[in-house]
Amino acid sequence: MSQPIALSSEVPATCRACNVRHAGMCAVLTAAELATMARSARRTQHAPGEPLVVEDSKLTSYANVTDGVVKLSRVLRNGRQQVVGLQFAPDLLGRLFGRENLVNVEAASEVDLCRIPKDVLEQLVATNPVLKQRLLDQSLQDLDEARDWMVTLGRKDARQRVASLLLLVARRCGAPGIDDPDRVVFDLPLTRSDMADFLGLTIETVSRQISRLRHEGVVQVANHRHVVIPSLPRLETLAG
Amino acid sequence: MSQPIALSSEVPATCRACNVRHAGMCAVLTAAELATMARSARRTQHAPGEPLVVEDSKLTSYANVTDGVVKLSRVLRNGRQQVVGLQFAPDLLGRLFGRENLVNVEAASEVDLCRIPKDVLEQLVATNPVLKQRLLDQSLQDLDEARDWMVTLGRKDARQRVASLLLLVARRCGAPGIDDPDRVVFDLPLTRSDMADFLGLTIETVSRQISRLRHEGVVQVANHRHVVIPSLPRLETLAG
DNA sequence: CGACTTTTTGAACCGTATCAAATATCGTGG
DNA sequence: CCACGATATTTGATACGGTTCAAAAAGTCG
Repeated sequence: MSQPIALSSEVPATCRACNVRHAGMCAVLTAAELATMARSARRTQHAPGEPLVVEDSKLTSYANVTDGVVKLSRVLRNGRQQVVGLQFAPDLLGRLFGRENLVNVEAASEVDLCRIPKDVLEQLVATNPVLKQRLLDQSLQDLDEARDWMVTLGRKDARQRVASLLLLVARRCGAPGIDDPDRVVFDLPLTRSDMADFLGLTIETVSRQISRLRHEGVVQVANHRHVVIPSLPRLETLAG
Repeated sequence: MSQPIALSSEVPATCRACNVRHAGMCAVLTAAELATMARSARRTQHAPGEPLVVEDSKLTSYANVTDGVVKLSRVLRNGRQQVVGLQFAPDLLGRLFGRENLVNVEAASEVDLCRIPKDVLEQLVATNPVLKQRLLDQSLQDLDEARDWMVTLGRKDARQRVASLLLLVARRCGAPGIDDPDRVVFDLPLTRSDMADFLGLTIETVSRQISRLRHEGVVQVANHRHVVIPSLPRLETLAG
């Protein structure tokens, strides 16, 4: 589950800690800082549903999501769950400052992380303002996304919500067609249950709306997971 | 609407720029920085409904909310509105970094601001890491609040939503009873329409739920605005 | 192939939206 | 201070979208 990282001589844009080309923290570190980071960073893999926060609800390490999708959620006393955020690669995961983590963090799909212990990162942040800026940017992006989703939850009907989610995933995970950039293909990293919990709907309603979009030719679905969007603009229109 | 600020010799915890005791930016500034800030800060007052962002959707100044409530909202293409955030005194308003402002900002109630031009603030932030931290903290708080509200919008029914909003306002604006700290009194800084737009409901549903809570003795309401919560814990239970 | 899980589909019910009208409140001027 | 009109809020009747409960179909894994 966790392995030390060997320092390697990759091209600068590739994270030396996790050997993956990503737009996370590593891009803004000096060579010396990268070396420090590589010494303490750990690359971990996680299966769908696996909780990513150990030490009872206290995130002791910060992480780059290098592959897959991470699900942030809260549960109500009555047991109902609401997904409050999705982090796609190459998002940053965790929070250095402020109150403790109030959300459940778990892998939605197969997930690869490049973790760095909190204290090491705090050290780096203290001396590297650009890195701190990068963390601030991530929290601002998270805030924008949360507010976008408030609009979806508050003012869109079931059809628009499902379209909005497909659009979100298409933009983050989708591969545009070579000849037709409006055509996008991807595998859903979420179960119907996850989708419902993100959309504030039931799985039945999610399923019905996907069926409806399928009958209308807005999406094609194989094996419940493999999705083709023939026309992204059409989906955008439907998303409200 | 805007007046220069005279430098005064207040106690340290009182903002020299706006002469108001608040937990905004001023608490973390040095004497020299406070002087700089006082030179360029402006205190402004605004009537309910007044837009607070000039220069077409570009917030050119950062501000402390020193009194009142500011409403952040987005509008859908179909004209429906969703309130995505409320800023109460002494919250900070605006964003220095990241993409441009994507939200409408307007006074919900009578609002007093202590504004500081963006470039002056950027100057201060560059030399004062504690101030930058304060800004980061605010955005993390905003993120937490947005995610709280996603749970409300996604998984609570109308009654719980209205109770949640009353609770939110009670906590930020309420005066607890001297002999009974569970008893809270406040004036609603929002119209029914604002409430509906924040809760993802219609004004009719909001009104009905408030009536219901009133009949049940959970709240007392006078003049549609003046609210008494006899038992905050009871309201907390109802909020889900 | 067969057991299990996930997803889809169906029918009835319920909560909220919608449309409509009555009532309360506020601001303004007599 | 009261009367008046404008606006905000409350209340009522009906319709619709999404939930709930139930069962069938599709997909997954041993």
